[in-house]
Amino acid sequence: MNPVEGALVKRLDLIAELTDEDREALAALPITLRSVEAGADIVEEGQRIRDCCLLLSGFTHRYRTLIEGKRQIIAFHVPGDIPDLHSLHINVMDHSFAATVNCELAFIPHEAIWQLCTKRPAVAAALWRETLIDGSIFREWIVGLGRRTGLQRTAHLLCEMAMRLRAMGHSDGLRYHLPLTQNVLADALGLTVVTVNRVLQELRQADYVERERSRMTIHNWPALARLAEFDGGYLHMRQPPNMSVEMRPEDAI
Amino acid sequence: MNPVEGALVKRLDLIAELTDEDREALAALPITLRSVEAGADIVEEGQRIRDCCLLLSGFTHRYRTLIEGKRQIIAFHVPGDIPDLHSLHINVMDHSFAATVNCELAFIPHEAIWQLCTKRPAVAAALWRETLIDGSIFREWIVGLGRRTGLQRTAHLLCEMAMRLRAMGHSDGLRYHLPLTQNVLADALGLTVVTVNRVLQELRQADYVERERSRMTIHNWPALARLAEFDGGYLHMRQPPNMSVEMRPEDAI
DNA sequence: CGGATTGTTGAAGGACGTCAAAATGTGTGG
DNA sequence: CCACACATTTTGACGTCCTTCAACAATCCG
Repeated sequence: MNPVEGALVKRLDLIAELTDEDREALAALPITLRSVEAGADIVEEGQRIRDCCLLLSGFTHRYRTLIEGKRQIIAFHVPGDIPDLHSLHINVMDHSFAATVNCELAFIPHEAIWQLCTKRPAVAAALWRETLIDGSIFREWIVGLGRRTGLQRTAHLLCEMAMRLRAMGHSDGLRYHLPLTQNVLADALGLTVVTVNRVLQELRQADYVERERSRMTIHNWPALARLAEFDGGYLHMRQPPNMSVEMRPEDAI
Repeated sequence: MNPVEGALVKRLDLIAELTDEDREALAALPITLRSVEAGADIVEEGQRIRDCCLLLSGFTHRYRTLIEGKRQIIAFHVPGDIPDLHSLHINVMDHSFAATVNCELAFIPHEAIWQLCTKRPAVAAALWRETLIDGSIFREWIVGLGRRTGLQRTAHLLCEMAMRLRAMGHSDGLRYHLPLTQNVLADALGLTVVTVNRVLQELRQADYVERERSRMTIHNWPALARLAEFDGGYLHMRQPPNMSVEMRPEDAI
């Protein structure tokens, strides 16, 4: 199995139970590779699309822009995610989708996925489940935007990204690469850059987290999770990583 | 076809293309009727469930409660909706689900739906699509909570409910039954009761809407939609109702 | 090295929250 | 049909979290 399909199988294994036949069928999907530059739109609002894409490397976000230029980021995606899987059944995009940093993507035609779903119901179920988990994350964001303070919201996002990245093996312990400017963070958290800046300083001064360039380190997971009232259950992983376990120094990247 | 399955078919017809065979198969689903009193929880967070339910009459909401008792409502559901369809593939609830007012519900075992999905792929697609639209509404709420003012958010919710109810035939024109206290509205809009009260007064004084008991009347749809920056596209209906058309007096209930 | 992006800081204002109480509506039992 | 309890709506005063505006420092990148 080449690394491209490997990522897809790994992702679905994380959330659903697949047989070897399912995995082989997934690996047989036709794909087209494409690189996208940081900041570029991959799909724009209103567009009708015929492929889903699998994020291989990099970081993407989905967003909507209101008049007056206000932007709200709706979701972040990490390698292994299929950011526009929903397009399989809702093919007119109601939001845009962009590369946060330079990305490698694998495009898969809807047609091929439909055929696969017919042949392998377990894969269909896994993909459906994947879109439902996407929705579950939306719900958690709604709760945060509606009822958490800026500080808690920020802490919550840092927890979520830590857990998602660690589950996919893109984090060793509590240290991970989060290539987001404060501007991008602000648009995801429903805050302004200024507030994000101050909130991050607060988290830093409490020694909950550290941030050097785009490298995030969580120094005090229990405190951060308590502050954010974070419970990873909404990510619905089959085997959630135990985030309370400190990484050993020799595992550090 | 009895009225119960009628509601289900009507709902799915709204968003997907079904054949007569699909409709018959839907009508053959085994159901259990149940009434739930206003305010009662139907499903609680953490629970594992084996049935989906179709809302026949009434109004329900889904919510999460944070420590300190802060509550955030995540979604409202109107007759014809299947509020917990996601449980089909994510059977541990990450939020609670309650009856806003007295409700009539039809429960359908997951097992029966799975079987139907295997036999009739079009139904599976329609149901999947239904869960994706649910997610689309979440995204719109995220945008609102993150980037719209309290006033805009409230206006947006009133537009959304108007369109959803009208599509299901539960509204004549721009007048509909919205049995939500200001407290409930506040928890959905991420505001406090006090603010909701003032915002509603503002909308009333501008003569955008009127509210008598739980009967909402939108007097100035264009203005309300403009204020909210409402575009119903995210509801992904096959034939969106034209809300700009005024109802004729003789159609009024 | 120099322009552009990103991060940081301060001061002032506004949207919304909190607290508390009054007014109004609603359901129930006598 | 009235009286009473209770839920809901409304109002006012005041506090605070976050925004806005504006400037400057640090960092990135060719």
